Amino acid sequence: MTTGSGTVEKALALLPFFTEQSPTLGLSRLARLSGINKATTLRYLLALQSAGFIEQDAETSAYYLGPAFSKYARIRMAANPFQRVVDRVSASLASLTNETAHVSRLGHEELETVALVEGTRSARVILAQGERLPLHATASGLSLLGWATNEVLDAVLASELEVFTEHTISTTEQLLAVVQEVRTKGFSYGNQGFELDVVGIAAPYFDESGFAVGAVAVAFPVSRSTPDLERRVAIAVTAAGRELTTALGGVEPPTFPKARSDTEPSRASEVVTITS
Amino acid sequence: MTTGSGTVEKALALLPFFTEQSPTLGLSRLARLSGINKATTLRYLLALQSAGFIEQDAETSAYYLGPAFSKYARIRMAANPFQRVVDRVSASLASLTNETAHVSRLGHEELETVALVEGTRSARVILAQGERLPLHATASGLSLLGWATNEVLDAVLASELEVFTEHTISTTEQLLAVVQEVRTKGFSYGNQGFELDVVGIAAPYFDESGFAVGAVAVAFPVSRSTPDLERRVAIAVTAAGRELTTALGGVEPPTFPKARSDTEPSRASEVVTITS
DNA sequence: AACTTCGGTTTATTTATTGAACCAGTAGTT
DNA sequence: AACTACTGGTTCAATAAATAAACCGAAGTT
Repeated sequence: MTTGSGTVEKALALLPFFTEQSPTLGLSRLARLSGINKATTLRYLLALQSAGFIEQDAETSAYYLGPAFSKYARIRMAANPFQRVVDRVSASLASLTNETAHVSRLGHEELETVALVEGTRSARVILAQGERLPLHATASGLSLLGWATNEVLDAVLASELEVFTEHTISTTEQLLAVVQEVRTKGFSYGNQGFELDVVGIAAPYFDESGFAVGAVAVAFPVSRSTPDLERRVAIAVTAAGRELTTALGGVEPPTFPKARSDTEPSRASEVVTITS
Repeated sequence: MTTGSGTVEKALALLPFFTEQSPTLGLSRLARLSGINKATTLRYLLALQSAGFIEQDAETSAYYLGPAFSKYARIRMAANPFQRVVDRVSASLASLTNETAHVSRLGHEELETVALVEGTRSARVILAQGERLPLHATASGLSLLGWATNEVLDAVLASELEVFTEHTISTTEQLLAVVQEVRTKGFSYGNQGFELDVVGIAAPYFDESGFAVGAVAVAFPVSRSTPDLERRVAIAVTAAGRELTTALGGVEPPTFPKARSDTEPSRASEVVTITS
């Protein structure tokens, strides 16, 4: 993917193998996974370690991500106020709904997680960090597709729609219908399209060109899904998306539904289910 | 210091130049600062960029830290529950005191910031991220020296005690006296030793060997310093240090002052409990 | 209009990277 | 107790990569 030919690229390519599923890795295992020679892998690890990006467990001698990430994540916020807003918005969303909040942005034809705050409930949704987050199978992706550039939409339509669950949108007809619905509503409803038992509600945010560049979502177990919760969440993520748009210096496109908080408050509850 | 001979080390050595004071840097400027050839610097930046560690402003073409740090910081928390505890503890300390909270750990003869949450007051202490944080001139460092290994203490005593302000401890006699005081109190009081107008109160936390490996501190302007605030903060940081010790699987050394819960039972428990 | 600085590119030279083989230690099997 | 299959880590000659000075065009300054 991002495999450049330079030494630095290759060294940094080790990092994506550290995921929430396997946050610690041994030398041999990492070398095998990455396909890089073991000696070279070790040199990379030592280099990363000297900069604080990798630490080694003294007992098991397994490697894991180092403290430098926290440090630079903080510094990044100074350079990029948007990240700070993202953190604040996702945190308030999570505390408001008690469910898992998630902000993502459009990467190479898939979503990249920008912020993630888990809900407080014991049965909260735990979003796997390293996962793929495809555009056609998640609430965030669908909301983004509703307002993405034609380029992005066409690319997804042209690609094979990978099926994750029995609810995953798998045909271009379905996808276009959902996208059309998203465009009228302003937010999306993702019904277990990526993972069973998980539903999500998402709204896009826009850059200055008026195209969606990311989405903010709240995910919860389907068992907790009620019209009331969904209505509240829909309103909350829409407001959050708007806040992110302004923080980004972006603008909502003219066709984006205005807030109808006063006009049709009851209608939102009708919005509950898109798929079935 | 961390300047390794390898290419990867040199590329990563660019990152520390991004600080909260100068979060964005141009190519030439960065090359000049780092002493690395401009062409090489650019190659490094591109490599870092391809991995998401650097982003470039489309308009000014200045570089700044990328989103990958946030991503890996999150993943690190999965591998290292301690970091998660650190974040929670520092956040609750800051909200409890409304002052700047700071958790650090012992690095190469100086402190490394592990978490930093600014207070909400308008005249809050803003701790410069990239700064050196010497052991002998900060509250955190002093609290750590009180319970560090002899190796660390001797190294500091043997080194030259850099003077930052008129209040900086500059002689070994002074330092030993303060260290002794820290050992009886269990926490340290840093009086403008590093920066004028800033006072701090810190407590150490310990690893399984029973030696201090870091400290947690609260810093505030000297103008706001009152006996009441200082007492509350001292109790809070001590409790926070204890929490970090247990989170780290560490133990307080036998000589470490026990909680004066016998003397002031209700107060300590009252102040401390902001959990989950 | 001369001067400086910017981001970025080119190229031959040189330097660091590479990887197969090799240790030594450990845990499980027979 | 020998055998096997792992582990983390090391060595060194072959090789492929990194390097840096000079250069370019553009954008400000004086």
